[in-house]
Amino acid sequence: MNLGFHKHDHAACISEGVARADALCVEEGVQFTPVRKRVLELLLQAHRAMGAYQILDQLREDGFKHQPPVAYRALDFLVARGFAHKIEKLNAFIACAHLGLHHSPAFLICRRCASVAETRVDETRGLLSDVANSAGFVIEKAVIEAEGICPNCLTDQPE
Amino acid sequence: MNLGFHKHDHAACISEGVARADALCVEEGVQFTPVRKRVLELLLQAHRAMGAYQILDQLREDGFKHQPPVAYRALDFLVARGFAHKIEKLNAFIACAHLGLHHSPAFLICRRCASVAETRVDETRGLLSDVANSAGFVIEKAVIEAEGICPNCLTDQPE
DNA sequence: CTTTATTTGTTATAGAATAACATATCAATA
DNA sequence: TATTGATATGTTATTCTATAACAAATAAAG
Repeated sequence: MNLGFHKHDHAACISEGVARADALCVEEGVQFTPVRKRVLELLLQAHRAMGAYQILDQLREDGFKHQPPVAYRALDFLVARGFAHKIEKLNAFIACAHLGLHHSPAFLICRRCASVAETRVDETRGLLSDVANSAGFVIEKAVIEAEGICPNCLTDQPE
Repeated sequence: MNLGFHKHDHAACISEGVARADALCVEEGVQFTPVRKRVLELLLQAHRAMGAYQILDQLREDGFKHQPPVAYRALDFLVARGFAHKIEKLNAFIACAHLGLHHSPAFLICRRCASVAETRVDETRGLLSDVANSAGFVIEKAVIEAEGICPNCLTDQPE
């Protein structure tokens, strides 16, 4: 599975992501407004987790309004529709790598270069579900975030 | 597995927890100072996740100093030794339910009553590891937090 | 003892997120 | 096309979470 650590056509992955989100918004009859679109672009471009205030800084440079709620509202919108995810461990946000697919995401966070890879973990979630089921707990959403060292940082240099 | 949702001898689980932590500190030659012990007691008593500032309020009532670093230092100490865990999703802390055992914790968080159950998830972590391994990513620590409805809230009342 | 390491006290600040309410824009339909 | 209800934006202020930095006190080791 390509987890995003390797080279790829990044310009394409930005435009494709925006196009997919656009189509999904039309389908669902919700507004993909300029600020929402721009925030998704920023996240796709960065290809790593960004804090809300980093995003805010970029919005300012782009001439958007830049009070905190501007960023948080756009992010809430993107997260609610699965276009972006929040990385709880980092208090940061990242564009969804499987845009349009219903999935349960898990993340691999490199503590050296701060890159974040998204993978699907239905199996993992299933096992956790087994534990929960036997206790009578109903899981609605799972946060799965692993920290460590990505392959690039592992080979690039010793720690 | 008892996940802590059911009735139990809570007074005993507090004193046992403190006693175990105490013994471990002696073993490791670190100081289990009054404020550290008190914070662990508070967490064991609460039996749910507490924010640093909630803890701070309690410390104030107990006559401890109550600037933020007081709570954060105690919490850092407890977390570093595995006596407590941070719940990233809640920005809150909880006493370890398996004190003294090296383990990879996972949490079941009830969004209705805010109770948090801790379980071990070596298997789950193993599966995530498989995905990571095939990508060449080395996992050092995993955050696994499931949100949903606990058995008590499920039976007590409809939503 | 006395030196070194660890812990605590304190002030100030940084970083993350939301409440609340006014204004504007969109979308359906009378 | 007016009207109205819903959705989105603008703005101020505030709350919650967390840490930097440095001084003072206490404990542990030689």
